Amino acid sequence: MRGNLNLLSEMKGHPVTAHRQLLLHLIRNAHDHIDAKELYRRGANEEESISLSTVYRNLQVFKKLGLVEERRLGQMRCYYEIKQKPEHHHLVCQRCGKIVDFESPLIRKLMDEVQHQHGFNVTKK
Amino acid sequence: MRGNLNLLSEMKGHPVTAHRQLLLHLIRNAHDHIDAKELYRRGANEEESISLSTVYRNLQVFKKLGLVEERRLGQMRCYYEIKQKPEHHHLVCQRCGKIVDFESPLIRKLMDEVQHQHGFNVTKK
DNA sequence: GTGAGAATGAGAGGCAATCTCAATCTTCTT
DNA sequence: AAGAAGATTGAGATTGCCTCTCATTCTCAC
Repeated sequence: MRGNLNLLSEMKGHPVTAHRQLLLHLIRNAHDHIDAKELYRRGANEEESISLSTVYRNLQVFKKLGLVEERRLGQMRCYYEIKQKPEHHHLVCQRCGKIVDFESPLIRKLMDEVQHQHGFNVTKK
Repeated sequence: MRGNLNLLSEMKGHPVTAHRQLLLHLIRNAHDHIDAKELYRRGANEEESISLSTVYRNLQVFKKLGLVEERRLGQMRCYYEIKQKPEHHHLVCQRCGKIVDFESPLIRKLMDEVQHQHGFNVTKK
């Protein structure tokens, strides 16, 4: 069972459907990043069938609720991961597509610097 | 006239066609970044007509030859700019799409750090 | 349980970018 | 300067990722 007691409060008023539970379960149990197509593939393996529209729609909802982080890695595709504490970034191999996480205090420093100098509020990348 | 005497050597064996001259001229005279569609639009205003295929194909060629830099800014689209000396990066406004260039020695520092720690050769972003 | 309002599936649609292939152009060789 | 080999081009089809539409189904406050 993948019932999640906190989910109702996390969904902040949005109905808690079986599909949403399944999707969030799949994202949480994907240890690395996962894209929409793969999520759809894995969802189709479960008892409930699921449509690609539902996958995309709910990724947007999760994103808006701050449950999930969207990353545009590689060429076109977006990858999704659970929003977790440690701020980190990604290295993407141009040849094999391998994705490696990394973190560095320099990122924070750079963001602060840039925000001050240009009046932007940096939210991505 | 936009004839460029160096172009032949810059093209390193690839035929120098009127379209390539036109495209490179347009990119060089676009002061900021420019995307394929806009390049196509501007190309259509010149004496020669030009197809979207040609724009995309030649952007790939220019990129490979190191004449032009490809940047994925904003959501989907790629933007192109002449490869020029000062290394810089971009801020993209999520609301209005405005693009601001910036530079910082911290970027270099970060790249060095990351390359050392993970054995990657950082080429983008 | 009922009803208002939200989510879902299937397929159409949108958009950036790539591919196909016959016709045309560049450049190298005489 | 002409010919030939090989690359480029245009137009439209195609792919890939993602969003939209709308009739049907589900969720949850009452």
